[in-house]
Amino acid sequence: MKYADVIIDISHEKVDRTFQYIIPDDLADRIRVGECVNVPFGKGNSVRKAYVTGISAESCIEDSKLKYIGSICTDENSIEYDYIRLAAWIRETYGSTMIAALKTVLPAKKTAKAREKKKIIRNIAPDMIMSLYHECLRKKHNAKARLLYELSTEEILPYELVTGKLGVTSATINSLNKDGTIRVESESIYRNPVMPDTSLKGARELSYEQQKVCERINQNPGRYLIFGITGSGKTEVYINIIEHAVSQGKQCIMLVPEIALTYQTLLRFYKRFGDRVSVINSTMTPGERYDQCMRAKNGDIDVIIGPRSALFVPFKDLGMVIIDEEHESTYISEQTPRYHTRDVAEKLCELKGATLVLGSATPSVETYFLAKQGYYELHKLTKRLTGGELPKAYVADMRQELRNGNKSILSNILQEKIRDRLSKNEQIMLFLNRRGYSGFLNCRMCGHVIKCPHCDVSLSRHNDNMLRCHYCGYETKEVTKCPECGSDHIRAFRIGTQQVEECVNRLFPDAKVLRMDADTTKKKDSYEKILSAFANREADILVGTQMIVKGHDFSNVTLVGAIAADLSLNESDFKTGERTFSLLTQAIGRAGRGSAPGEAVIQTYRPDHYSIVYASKQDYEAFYEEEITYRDICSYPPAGVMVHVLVSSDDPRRALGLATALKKRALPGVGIIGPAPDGIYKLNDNYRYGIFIKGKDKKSVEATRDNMEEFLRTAPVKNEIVTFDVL
DNA sequence: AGCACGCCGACT
DNA sequence: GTCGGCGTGCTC
Repeated sequence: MKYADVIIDISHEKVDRTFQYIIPDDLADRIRVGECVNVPFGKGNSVRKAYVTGISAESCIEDSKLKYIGSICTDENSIEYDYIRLAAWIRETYGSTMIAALKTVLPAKKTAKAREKKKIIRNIAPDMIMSLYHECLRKKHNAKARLLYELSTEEILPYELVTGKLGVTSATINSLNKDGTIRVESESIYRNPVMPDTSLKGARELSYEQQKVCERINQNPGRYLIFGITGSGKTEVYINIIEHAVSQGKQCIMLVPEIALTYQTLLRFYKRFGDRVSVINSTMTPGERYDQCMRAKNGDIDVIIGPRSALFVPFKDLGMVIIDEEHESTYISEQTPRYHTRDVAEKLCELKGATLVLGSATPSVETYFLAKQGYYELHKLTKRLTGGELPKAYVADMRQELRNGNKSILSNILQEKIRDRLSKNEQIMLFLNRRGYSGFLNCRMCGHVIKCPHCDVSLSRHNDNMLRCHYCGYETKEVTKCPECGSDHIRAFRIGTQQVEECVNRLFPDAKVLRMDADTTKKKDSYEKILSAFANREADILVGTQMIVKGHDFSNVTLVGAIAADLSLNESDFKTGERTFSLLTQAIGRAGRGSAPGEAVIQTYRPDHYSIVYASKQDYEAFYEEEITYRDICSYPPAGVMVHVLVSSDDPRRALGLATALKKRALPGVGIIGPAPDGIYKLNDNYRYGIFIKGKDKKSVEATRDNMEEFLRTAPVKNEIVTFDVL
């Protein structure tokens, strides 16, 4: 092992890759991946900080061109140290490369200069600028001319605009700065992104249940799961335990799903922590986010609230990480490495000796499984703060509706209840958990869904009139008669929010209806506008997709309708039951948040499915028992370890070919399922094939995945993209 | 990011 | 012909 791959710790995309250095003999046994080293770099051999991302026995270019690593400068007390360890763990667990892992963990170095916001300021009269401009045109000093032209109308230009859009390099700016034509000024500002509200209100008193949880967590560092029903006041618990940690001189991170952070929740944090709390959100620029990291590093804040990336805000004495709505899928990264925030947070807490707190009304099966084994200490919040009961949920059997001659989207019971609420001036939410593209076949007489005989997931109908299983590749001709009851009322199920809206307008012409889905929220701020309009009672009925059931409280809503509860049941993977249960439970929980009691109607073709039965009873425990049995039988996680490998290519034959080649890289101890077309077979003109690596323990599955990644490094890949997903 | 080299205009 | 400054590209 003589050579080390190294990533230079400087801030430009052009050096955003690894460089190889020779490891001197005296450092040979100390150089490891993740180590921080000093290396001579560039023409002047200036010494720079770098991170070792890989070690190899062979060099990629001639030895004569390589330089030697200077020294090791790893500082175990530096804030970065733990985050480099974390990156190494991410690389090990989720695959990909050390560079990619480092980039997700370290705050965007690219914007390091954004700490000082540089500006270019015109230093001479505009007419002077114009004459200089013409002189430059004559001399063919194009870059200089472009800048001067802009300065003839604008006195101040942002530095990034000049170097970016105008394509003027620092060399040009320097010379103009030297001769006094322009000035370069910079100001450093770390602003607080949200203005704190100073109207302090008295703290709410904790319930007995809440108090017990807080006391336990405050006294014992560890791993916790707070399982609290909707409306049981998890936020008060979070505030209390954060307050305690902060009083001990520690800092805290609170993670929330992408869209769930409401302004009201935020206000409560500001009331407690003032300007010692800060927020990160997805609309912030990398520079603004970097500001928050600097504030954290400087010790200016104690609490940060944000989406999954906020986990990597570098605190010196991190005391606690809270993950609210732990089961949400937004906690899984969409870029490689496709890490799961819950697991990375756990590793970070282990490295930092911090407490991990997960909160949910419908914990993920994996988390609850671990909680039952005692890995997470389980605490339950079983009472609503308003003292009210959970909403009563009715199941409407849509097969029966059809037999009774009701062909509309809304069942009779839901129509009745809507009419009742409208007369009482109470509000209604109609929710459609639509997701995915390919339709499944469903019998409208008996509710039967055509499934794969091998995998117990629904088959998808493709345009060539074939039904396929996205797990094992099983295929069969489209059926025209229901194999269960013989009816020919069998067809692909498709329904959208627009149809629901039209139907409601037809049945209740006097009601005011708002619709919220991907279409109506395209414009900026429209999301907030629709929600606040509904909160101000400007409409009676809100129709929408899952985005309407997450996190927002409307005290006047007393009826929630789940239009087609089956929709999410028929996505083709093993987590559909869990997703459906959690979505329905959340939706039902939206009703009756104020003083008036709430009700919910679940419309379904499969009233006997356990997810729907237990969601309507809001019985998580019973659901979990049924679900874990199913996972156990099929060795799906958490009963086994599974990695999904997705191959995507513009040429379907190449995608399938590469997937087949990858399958052959399986090592002993794991099973491979597939290759089979993915649930979304064609996406953005790319064809997708998936295989699953299945095994008993993490080690063997990881070894196979590493072996596949190794193969990909030398494989003849053209436009194929391969992603690895730990399920 | 910083440095060197090549190119082009200006000046002797 | 040479000097000087801008623009481009490379850095193991």
